[in-house]
Amino acid sequence: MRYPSEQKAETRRRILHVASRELRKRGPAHVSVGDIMSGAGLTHGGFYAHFGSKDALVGEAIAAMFEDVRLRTSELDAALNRADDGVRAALFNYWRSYLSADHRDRPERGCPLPALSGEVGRMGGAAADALSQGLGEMTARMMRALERLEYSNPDARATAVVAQLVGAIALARALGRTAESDALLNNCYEDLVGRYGS
Amino acid sequence: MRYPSEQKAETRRRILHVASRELRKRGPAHVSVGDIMSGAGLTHGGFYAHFGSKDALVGEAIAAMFEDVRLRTSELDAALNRADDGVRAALFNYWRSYLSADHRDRPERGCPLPALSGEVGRMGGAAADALSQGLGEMTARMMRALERLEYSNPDARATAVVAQLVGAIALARALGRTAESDALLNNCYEDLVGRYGS
DNA sequence: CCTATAATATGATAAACATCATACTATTGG
DNA sequence: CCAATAGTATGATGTTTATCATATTATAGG
Repeated sequence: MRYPSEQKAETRRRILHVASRELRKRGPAHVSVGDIMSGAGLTHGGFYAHFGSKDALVGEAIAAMFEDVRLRTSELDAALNRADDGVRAALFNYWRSYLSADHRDRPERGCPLPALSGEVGRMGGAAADALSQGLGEMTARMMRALERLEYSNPDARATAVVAQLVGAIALARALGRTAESDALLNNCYEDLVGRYGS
Repeated sequence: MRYPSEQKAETRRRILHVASRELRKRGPAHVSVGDIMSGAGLTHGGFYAHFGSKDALVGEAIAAMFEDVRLRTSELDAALNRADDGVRAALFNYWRSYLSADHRDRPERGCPLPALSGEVGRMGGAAADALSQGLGEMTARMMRALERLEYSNPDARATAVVAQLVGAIALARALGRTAESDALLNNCYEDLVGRYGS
């Protein structure tokens, strides 16, 4: 127990933080271990003192991404835990920020699902497990909101809403920063509001 | 004009065909030029007699994928060009097949959008152009169907439906061949039918 | 048949990569 | 202040990759 200075744990967190951003932004296949380590101010070799493999890192990083993003669902979570009727407004706010140009343009800060579901579907392993869990939690949150609003079939509805949100951001990113892309996001938001407006 | 035997053009088509399947199945980053060429029964070197670069191939291959997939929208297209009221049934059939486990499990034969929008969003270039065009056509087809069914805001509705379809397959692939994945697809189909049932 | 050339193959090059073995450095308990 | 060791760096290895230069093969016109 020579180094109780917490140094390794902090370095490990730093690597995970860099990885969680870089993986969302550029995709697992285009981010090298060396990229991540130098992003954390280190050199490549020390990596294997912290993680068993690149794939293991990706799995842990995905879990970290959902943690990171959870901060931005706090308004909705708070509304779900209150008895008043602020749920609809909180839900709309969440949808609006999810379907924003900012979310489209900053994948490194955004939801892992549109950024990574394609690649992770092919990778399997820990990455797929982490993504599945995050998807389950997001769907459950959406379902609770729809239950609170007393809609029928909240499960099917929640699943469909999540699919629409994720698909919209994935497609908007493929279109780039264009007018069509802005319109796609607005259309998807309007459609949701049309379906779930008061 | 020594080789008028159409041989080069046929080889080129063969390369494109292999590429269109392999790229959807494994993703552009995990398919090498050598893989594609040997899949076409050739060796790697001759590739550059047919395409200027791997990226150029990806762009052309995406266009080929949409061609490939168009065959499976023929029922809907036919209904749109008839005056009778078979549009809703054709639309539902299309949705059902899009949201099928078979589509999830065979990306190499399926829609390019869930398979490639993640990667292509990062690549830009010809690939992004091809994907954007295909997305526009798919959305337009959906919009015509919704117009025929006399829904308001067919543009926003069509965009939202496409996002939901694409997101559902992308997420279902991330979940793999599991019960949750099957449920996700069914939920998304039920939701659509609930919204657009007669 | 033979030769010019189109189509494909072979081989080379240089870069990028994950991973591992080993070396160095900084810290802390004695 | 010193030695044991935790944390990090350096350097190497073997593989894979896109791309290019050159060689080989096959065909068609004379």
